[in-house]
Amino acid sequence: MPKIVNHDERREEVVAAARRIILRAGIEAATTRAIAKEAGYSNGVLTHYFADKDEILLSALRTSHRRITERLAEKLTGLTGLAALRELLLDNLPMDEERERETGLEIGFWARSLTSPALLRTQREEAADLHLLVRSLLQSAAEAGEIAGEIAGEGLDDTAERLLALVDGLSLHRLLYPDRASRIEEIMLAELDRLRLP
Amino acid sequence: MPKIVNHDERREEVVAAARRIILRAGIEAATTRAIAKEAGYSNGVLTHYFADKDEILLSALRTSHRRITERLAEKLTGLTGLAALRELLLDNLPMDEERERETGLEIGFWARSLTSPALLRTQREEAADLHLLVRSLLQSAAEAGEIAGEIAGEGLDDTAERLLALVDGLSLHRLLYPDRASRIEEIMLAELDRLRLP
Amino acid sequence: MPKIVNHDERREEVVAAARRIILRAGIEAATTRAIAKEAGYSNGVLTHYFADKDEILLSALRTSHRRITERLAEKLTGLTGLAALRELLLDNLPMDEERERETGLEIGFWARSLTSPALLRTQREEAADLHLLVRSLLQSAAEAGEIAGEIAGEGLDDTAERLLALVDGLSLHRLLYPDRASRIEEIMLAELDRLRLP
Amino acid sequence: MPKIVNHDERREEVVAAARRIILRAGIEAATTRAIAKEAGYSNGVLTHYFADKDEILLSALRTSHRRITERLAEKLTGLTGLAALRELLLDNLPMDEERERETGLEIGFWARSLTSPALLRTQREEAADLHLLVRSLLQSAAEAGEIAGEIAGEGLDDTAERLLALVDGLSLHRLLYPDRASRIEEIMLAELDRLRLP
DNA sequence: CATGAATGAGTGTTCATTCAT
DNA sequence: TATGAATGAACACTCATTCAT
Repeated sequence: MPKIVNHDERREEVVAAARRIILRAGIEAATTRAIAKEAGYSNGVLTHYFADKDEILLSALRTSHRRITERLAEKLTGLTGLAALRELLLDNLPMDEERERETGLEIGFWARSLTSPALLRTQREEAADLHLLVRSLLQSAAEAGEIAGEIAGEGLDDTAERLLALVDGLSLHRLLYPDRASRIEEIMLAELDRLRLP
Repeated sequence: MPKIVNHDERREEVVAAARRIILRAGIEAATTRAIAKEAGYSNGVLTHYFADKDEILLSALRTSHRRITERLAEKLTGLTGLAALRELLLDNLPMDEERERETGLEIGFWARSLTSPALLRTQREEAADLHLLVRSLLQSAAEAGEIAGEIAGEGLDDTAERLLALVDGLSLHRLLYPDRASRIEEIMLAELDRLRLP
Repeated sequence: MPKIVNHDERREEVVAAARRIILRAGIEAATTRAIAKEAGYSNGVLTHYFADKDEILLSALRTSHRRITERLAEKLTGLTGLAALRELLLDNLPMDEERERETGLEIGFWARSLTSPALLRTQREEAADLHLLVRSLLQSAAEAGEIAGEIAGEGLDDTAERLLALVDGLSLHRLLYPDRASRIEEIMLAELDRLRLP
Repeated sequence: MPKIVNHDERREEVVAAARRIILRAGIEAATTRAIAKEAGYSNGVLTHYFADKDEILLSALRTSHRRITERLAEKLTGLTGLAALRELLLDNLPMDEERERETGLEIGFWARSLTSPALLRTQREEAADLHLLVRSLLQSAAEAGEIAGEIAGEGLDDTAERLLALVDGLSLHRLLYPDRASRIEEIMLAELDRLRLP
C-alpha cells in the first residue's frame, strides 16, 4: 500500500504556501516554483492537486474569504440589526496583524482580478454575498427602528454599497498610509453612529 | 561631438508611452520593448534614461498623479469650500473610460506598493498632498459656515480621511463590481450633502 | 504470498490500451499516465511489465501488425493467386476510419523508426514478412497463368516491392491529401488489372 | 551603429540548424533549445527571427521543397513530355546522400502534419503544385503521342496520383528497408516504360 | 504485486537587461 | 547617443520515471 495522503490537506498546504508568499512578497512573486518550494515540495507536485496556477490563486482567495466568513459567523451569533452590522464592519478592518495580512492578500487579488476573468468571477460572487448580508442587516435594523429606512434619501442598497466601499477604502489606506489611517476604527464607528435615528 | 538631447524631455516621452500602453492594455502589457516601440525608439534607448523598468513605472505613476492634479487645478479655479471639494471628489471617481483606466492603473500600483518601498514612498508622498488639500478645503468650508467644524464629533482629519477612503473604495468597486456600483456618483454626492449645515 | 498474475495477459491489456489511445487521439496523446488510466491501472503498474515507454509503443506497433495479419489471414482463406493478392492489397488501404487510424499510427512509426534502432528492426522484420507473402502470391498467380512471370521484364521481387510501395504511398496520400486521393482504391485496382495476362 | 545582421541570412542559419537536427535525430529532437544551440546561439535569439517554433519547422519544410524545386527547374530545362516527367520522378527518389536526407526530413514532416494544421496546409499546397506539374507533363506527353491519353482506362489525374504515390512509397522504403529497396530507380523506370505507347 | 505520491528535467515562450558597434 | 542583436533566467506547464508503502 502506498502512502495515502489527504488530498484536501495537501491542497490546503499548498494554498497556505501561496498565501504566505503573496503576503510576504506580493502576488507577482507567487510563481508555481516559488509556491512549490515554499510548501516544501518539488514543482511538479502541484499538478496532482491543482489543474493550473489560477486554481491555486483562486483557492487562496476563496480560503481567505472563507476564513473571514467563519470568523464572522462566530462573532455574529446572537447579534441582530445595528449591533451585528457594527460587528461585521469592524471585523473587516485590518486592526491586527492577522487581518492586515488578509487585507494585503485581498489588495493583490484586486489588481489581478482586473485581468483574470476567473478570479473576477469569484471575487464578484463573494462580494455579492457580503453585500446581501449587509443589506439585510440594514433592513432588520430599520425594521427594529434603530435606523431610518431611508438615510437622507438614500436607499438601503446605496447605504450598503457605501459602507462596504468605506471598509475597503479604509482598509487600503491602513496598509498604504498607516500613519494617517490610524483611526480607521473610530471613523467607521462614527459612520455607523450617523445611521442611528435620533 | 555628441548629439545633445534634453534628458527630461526624453524621459517624459518614454513615460508617456508607458502610460499609453498601461491605460490601453494593462500594466502587464507594458514590457520594455513595447514601451520603447510605443515611444518610437529602439529598445536599447531606455538604458540611457532609466536605471531599470521599475523606474519607468514609478515615473508613470508620478505623471498620472500630476495629471490628475493639473486637471483638478483647472477645474477648481474660482471654486472654494464645499463646491471645490465636491468637484475634487467627483473628479476622482472613474465616471468615464479615461478615468476608469486611470483607476485600473492605480489599483495595480496599490498592490505593487505593498512590496516595493520606492513605490510606496511615492504613493505616500502624493497621497499626503491630496489629504492636505481635502483638509484645507474642509476647513475653508467650515469657516465659510457651509459645514460644521466638527461633523458629529469627528475632526477634520478624520473627515478628510473618510472622504478619501470612500473615493478609493467606490472607485475600486466601480471597476470590480460595475453592476452593483453604478451609482457611486450619487452615493458620493449624498455623502457630501450630509456634511452640510442644516 | 504474492498474487500470481499472467504477465503476458497484463502486457496485452496495457498495449491494447495504448493502441486505443493512439488510434483515438494520436501518438502524442499516449502518455504513460493516459495509457495506465485507459488500461484501468495506476500509473506505477507499467514498471512491472515494461522497461520503459518505448517498449510499450514497440509492442503496440507489433500488435498492430499482428492484427492486420490476422484480419488478412481470415480474408484470404480460400483465396489464391491474384484474387488473394487483390484482397491483401486493398485491405491495406485506409478505406474506413479504423484503417485510416491504423495508417496514422503507422506513419508516426515510420518517422520514429528512422531514429530508433529497436523500432527500425521491428519495422523491418515485419515488412519482410509482408514482402515475402506478396511475392509468393505473385508467384502462385504466375504459376496459375493469371499473370506473367516477368511483368515487362520486371522480376517478381521488384513487382512485389512496387505494389507495396504503391500501397504505402497511396495510404499516405489518403491521409495527407484526402481530396486528391479519393480514388486510391480504383488506382490500386487498375494497377492489379495491368498485371493480368491478356 | 550596432551590428547589423541580415535577417534572412539568420533565419536560414537557424532553419539549417533545425534541418540538421531533424535529419540527425528526428523531428522530436528539434526542440527550440536544441535548434538554438546547434545554430550557435542562445535560446532567446530565436524570438528575433521567428514568431514561434512552428514557424521554424514550417520554414524548414518550405526550404526543403524550394531546394527540390530549384534543383528540378535546372534539370528540366529543355526537356518536355515523358523525358521531363522521367527526370522529375527520378530526381525525387533518394538516390544519393543529399536526397536521402531530404527524404528523411520529409518523412518526419508527414507524421507531424497529421497533428499540425499549419504544417498540413503547407504540405498540401506544395503537394498540389507538384501534382499539377506531373499532370501537365503527362498531358503534353499524351499530346505528343508518347503515351496514351488514357492509360488502361485510367485518367490523367489518377495516373499522376499513382506516380507520385509510388515515388513517396519507394522513397520511404528506400530509407526504411535499404536492402530490399535497392532497385527503386529501376522500378520507377519500368513504371514509366509501361506508360509508353507501343 | 500494486499503488499513487513525488520527482526533476524538459517543453515552448517571454522578457529585462547588456553591450559591441 | 542610439541601435538592435544577443543573452539567459524565468515563466507555467508536461511527463517519464522512481520508490516508499
